[in-house]
Amino acid sequence: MPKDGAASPSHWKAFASRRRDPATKREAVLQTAAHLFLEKSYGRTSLNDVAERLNITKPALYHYFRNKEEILLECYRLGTGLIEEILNEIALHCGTGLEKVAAFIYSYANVMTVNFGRCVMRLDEGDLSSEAFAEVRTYKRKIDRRLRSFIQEGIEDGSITPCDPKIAAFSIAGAVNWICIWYEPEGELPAEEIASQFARTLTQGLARTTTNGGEREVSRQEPLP
Amino acid sequence: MPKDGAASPSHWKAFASRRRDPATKREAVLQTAAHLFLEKSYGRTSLNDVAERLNITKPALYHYFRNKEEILLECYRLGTGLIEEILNEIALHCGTGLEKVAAFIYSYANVMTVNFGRCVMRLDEGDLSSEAFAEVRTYKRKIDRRLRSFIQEGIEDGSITPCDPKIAAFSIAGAVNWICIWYEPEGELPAEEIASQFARTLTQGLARTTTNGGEREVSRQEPLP
Amino acid sequence: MPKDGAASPSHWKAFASRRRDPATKREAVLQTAAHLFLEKSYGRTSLNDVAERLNITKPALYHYFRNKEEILLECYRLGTGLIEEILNEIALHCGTGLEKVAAFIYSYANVMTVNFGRCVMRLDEGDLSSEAFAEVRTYKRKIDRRLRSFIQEGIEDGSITPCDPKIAAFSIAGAVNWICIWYEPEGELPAEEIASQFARTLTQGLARTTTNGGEREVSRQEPLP
Amino acid sequence: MPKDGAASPSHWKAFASRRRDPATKREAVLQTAAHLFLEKSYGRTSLNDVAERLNITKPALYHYFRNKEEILLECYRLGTGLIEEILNEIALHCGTGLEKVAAFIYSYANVMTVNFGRCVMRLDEGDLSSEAFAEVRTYKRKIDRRLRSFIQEGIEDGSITPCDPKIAAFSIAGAVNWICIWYEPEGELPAEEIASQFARTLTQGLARTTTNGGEREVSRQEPLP
DNA sequence: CATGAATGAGAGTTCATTCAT
DNA sequence: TATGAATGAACTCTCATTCAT
Repeated sequence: MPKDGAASPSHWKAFASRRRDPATKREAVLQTAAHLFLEKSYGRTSLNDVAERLNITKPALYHYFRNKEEILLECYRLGTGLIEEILNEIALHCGTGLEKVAAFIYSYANVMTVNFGRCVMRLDEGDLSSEAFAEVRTYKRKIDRRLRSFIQEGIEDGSITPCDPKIAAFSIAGAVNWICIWYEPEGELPAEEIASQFARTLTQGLARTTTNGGEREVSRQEPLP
Repeated sequence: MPKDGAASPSHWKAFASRRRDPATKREAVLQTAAHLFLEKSYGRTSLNDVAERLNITKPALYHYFRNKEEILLECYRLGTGLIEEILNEIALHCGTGLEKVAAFIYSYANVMTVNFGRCVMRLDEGDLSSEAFAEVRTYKRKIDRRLRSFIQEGIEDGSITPCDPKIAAFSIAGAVNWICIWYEPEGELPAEEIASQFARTLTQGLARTTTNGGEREVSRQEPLP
Repeated sequence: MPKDGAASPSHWKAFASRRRDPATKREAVLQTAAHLFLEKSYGRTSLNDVAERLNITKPALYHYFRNKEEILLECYRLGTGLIEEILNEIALHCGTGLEKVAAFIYSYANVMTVNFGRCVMRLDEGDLSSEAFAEVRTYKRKIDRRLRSFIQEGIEDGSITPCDPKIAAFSIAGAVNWICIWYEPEGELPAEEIASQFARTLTQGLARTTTNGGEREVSRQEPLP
Repeated sequence: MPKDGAASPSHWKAFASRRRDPATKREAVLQTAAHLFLEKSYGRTSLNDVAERLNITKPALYHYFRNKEEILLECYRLGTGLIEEILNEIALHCGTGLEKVAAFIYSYANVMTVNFGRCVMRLDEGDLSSEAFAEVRTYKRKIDRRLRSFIQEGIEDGSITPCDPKIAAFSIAGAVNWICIWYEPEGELPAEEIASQFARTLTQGLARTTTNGGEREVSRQEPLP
């Protein structure tokens, strides 16, 4: 999981020299923007704010992005990219539905502690143009569908207590998404601690318990190697 | 649970006659504002938008509120008021910790489907002045503390599996809070259906299973009288 | 022919009192804008320039117009309105085609000395949105068609020498349109003097005719090898 | 009459090779600029637009011109150069005043169909610095004076009907200048067709003359009461 | 009471122009 | 020589807020 720069206010260094990898600069802009968007919201973040932090001037940003919204959209895209990765990984996982759900929660929770990941769920979609809005929505629907299919799988393979997959998915996704609201990169709770606890807490609600000689036994899984 | 006007675009009627309870008018403003804030976000909702929908003029709003932010703050207060009520009710509940948690989820989820309730968790606190911000934060912390105490209670009375109450509370609160994001007043899922399913899904993760002659038995509760 | 305010820099008086006929103010804005557009071109005229001259602030203009372009478009419309009037008058005229053409030149030339009239032909259509552009173009085509029809009439009734009506119309319209370029409201040439001389020159031509045994004979020349 | 590149979007070829006559490149810039200025106006043409079309970068333009305005001024100069030529040719012409006027119209109309020529009359002088403005104005005045002198000559030698040479010149010049507005290089009307028809129409007038006992009698009309 | 009018501050965006390589 | 990068100034437009009626 890439660490991003909540802690490093030094993205402006990317602009220290005139000749420098433009891709690096572009990314520095995005890191800074994402940081500010999360801190103050997109609407209250002016391009001046972004530029100031990078020690450049406002119009310089237009070398890397066509307009403010493109910056926003790129944040979304980087974030959804991270989620895409974990979804693909999990799909390859062999395991019960419940295991997949747990793996999903674990990985997804981790993404929700990374700035770009947080952007996806925290920023206001209403700030996107209708086109970009559609793109993002499509993506989110995809995530939702995947989660539901994992749950469905689990119900079918008996690892998950029968329930309405739609509402169950809302419940799980909500719990994990909300991380992006309260998580503080500098806070005391380590991301992986959160992730593994969430995976456990949320799946145990789904798990069908099997009695095994008086001992409670829930189909347990370690969400990650 | 009071129904509010997602479906009734008729708040302007409160302003139809000159002689009318000013308190009614004030509330009509709030209903409309809350509706728009949820629809377009606070930042993108201009006072003109609010006034227009009420068939009054912009400066008229200043008779009822000192400024835009006060409208926002009042929305928060009405919302937290709703939550306050349910918290008090639950506190009076006699029952295990788990039962209280389930009751909390059920009631709280219902609030999250009501405009003012949604405002509390959906709107951006960054739009509040630092003073109002503090007020709201204090309130939110209070909610969180209550939920944690219910969980703690449950752990102590044996109705809840031992866990970190902080993270468990985040998980539950997140799942329920997120309702305010995806819930559509006109949608097909009825609020109470959501509420009860959430209560079940989320608590079963916490519930300690007791074996009772080979039959799985989770301490079940009906969240509502 | 209405006189407009090239000479009267006092349109700001319309804004002297807060309560005043909004229509008057709107017109004052247009007069001032038209004046500046002709003086400095639309592009180089900032809304500040307009506002300053009216002793108001820039955003005040937005009470009367949605945006800068609407101001421009209104100038066009007032101008085309003036032309419309004269076209209708002439159509009612009984007379030969030649007489109609002459009447057209006379009246049209007069319009070209009035600010709003000048706007129609002097300002750059490229500054209009494509919609407004279409509107204006439609209008201009209409004028052109009328003039051609007058010429055609004249050819048919024998009052005009057979020629290509299209090119003849271009020639006449050009001569008259160009007035909007060089005419100075404060200059020494009175508008009506220009108008009547144009009507004569363009209909009769420069050439002095010499009679040669009943055959019309104009001193002909081949303009260039 | 030099043909210029309305039809040939290939001026960038001049920049294809590094080693190439700088003068050629300079001219390529001017051709392209003139084309764009006519198409979109000077104000709406950015140096980027020019550079892009030439497949070079914006700062490269500064090797050939000190600033944007110099490009504009050069367009004017090339255009006035074309006019200068024809004026000189005509001055050498032996012939009556009327013949000179006709020759002027013919040649001048042709220039008005060439990009640089069109620039002279179509572009907005207000975009020039006051110095350049003065230069161009001086030039235009010269053209006007010449035309007037031709007319005066004609009046004196009897080839032209007595009239106010000033207004007559305005009338003729206007008609011809306006060509630069409506002429389309790709259009169906060939430049020389326009030129010769203009020469005839403007010198002879529209009115069909009727001979009446040796006295010239044109169907006279008073254009408007 | 209520309103139309007006304002000041600030936003995003564009562009000619100049560095620095 | 030629260029990518950067800037500063300017402009349009929006909006919460306050007069003045």
